[in-house]
Amino acid sequence: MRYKISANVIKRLPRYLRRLTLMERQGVERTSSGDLGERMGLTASQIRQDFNCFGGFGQQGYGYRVCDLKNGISSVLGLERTLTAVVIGAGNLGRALMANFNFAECGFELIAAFDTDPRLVGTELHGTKILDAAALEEYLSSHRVDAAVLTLPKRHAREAALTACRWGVRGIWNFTGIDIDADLGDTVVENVHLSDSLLTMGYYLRGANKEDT
Amino acid sequence: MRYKISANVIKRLPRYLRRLTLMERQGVERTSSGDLGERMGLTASQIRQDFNCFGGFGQQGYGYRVCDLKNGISSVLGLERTLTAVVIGAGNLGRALMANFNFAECGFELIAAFDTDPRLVGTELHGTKILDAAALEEYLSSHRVDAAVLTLPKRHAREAALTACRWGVRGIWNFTGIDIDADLGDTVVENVHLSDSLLTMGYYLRGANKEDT
DNA sequence: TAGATTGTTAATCGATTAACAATC
DNA sequence: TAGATTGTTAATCGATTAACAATC
Repeated sequence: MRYKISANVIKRLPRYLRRLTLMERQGVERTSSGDLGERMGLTASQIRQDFNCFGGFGQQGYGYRVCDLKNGISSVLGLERTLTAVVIGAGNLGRALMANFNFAECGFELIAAFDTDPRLVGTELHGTKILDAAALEEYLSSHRVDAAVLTLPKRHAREAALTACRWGVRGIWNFTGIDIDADLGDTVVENVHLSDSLLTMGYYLRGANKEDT
Repeated sequence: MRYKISANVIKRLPRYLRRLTLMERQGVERTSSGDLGERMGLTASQIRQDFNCFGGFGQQGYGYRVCDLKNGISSVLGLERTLTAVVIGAGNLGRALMANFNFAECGFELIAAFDTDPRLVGTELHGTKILDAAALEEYLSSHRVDAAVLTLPKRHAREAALTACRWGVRGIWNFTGIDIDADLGDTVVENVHLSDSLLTMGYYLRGANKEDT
């Protein structure tokens, strides 16, 4: 992290990783900025610029070994170090993430989930225990938790974020739909606003239809 | 849609809408680019530039009426016209969306869901019937469906997208984690890559920790 | 009217693209 | 060596910010 890398570049890294994983699975061993650019709809220039933020993963005259490039990007994203996460709110969405989302692939280990519903407390889903939300603070005080996944009702979101933050949680993956812009210090908040995504799609959809008429 | 509005601007619109809805609820009737900028962490200039892509919603010397501004942005996003959507894949994630996500607020009506699981077929969730996936094409041929929500397993994603597209669905809200870059013509694809979001957060998290040591 | 704040034009900044020398 | 393709510097393009005249 010599210079500050622009957020645009960072946001492209997961996409590179995804594409390279796919290529590796397809048996592609070697690529070039031109080839990769064509596959991903980016210019060769941009790809080389992006990679060179991290020192470059290629070889002049040859290109990039898919495997090395993938490892390089994984390493930039820090995937060799696993962080811990807990789910706060084991409703439909929380359980959907517990059951379907591959935390490990993103460098996280899901170590617990919390909910207030007595029917859920004590059960286990996909290897993760659901604990009583009342025991959250005690849990946070006795375990190192790097990130909290907020999948609880909106109205409790702020409070949960502050609590987590107070007990040393440094990352908040926020699915509640509200913007958490409280004074969380240097805690990293990643807001997942599904409605933004659908609204944006709607804009283009309606625009496209308009042109038809 | 005189000139092409940049995607950056469009992506900010839902956030404006969200904030204005909040302000309205808090009883704020009037705002200015300066005030709104402070609340949202944007410059007053950018806010005025953004709004003026659509002709401006304000009044010199006064500012903006929260209600008018909100309506203006709603209208730009086309929220007065409701589009129809179906969920394809009623697993955890599909059901989480059916139960918790406010489609109406985004200008969509969820008119059906599809799944292959016989235990689910015929049931109803939050007012939406879950139908047999085998009947999907027939349904699409006899109903106007504007958008398909893909919440089925990765391996069926491409096929489902192509089917939907073939029957006139113009928008794909894709939760499957693969990139749908097939030849879908002018169909709008909105990929929701949750892993991108978590990977990005992980990058900053690990970076932040590094600085500590 | 005077003050405020927009709408809009001009200046700056950053990100993307193009070009090319280095080198495998 | 000759060909290819990177790493990197320079040029271009677009987005953000600043400035200011218009006007409520």
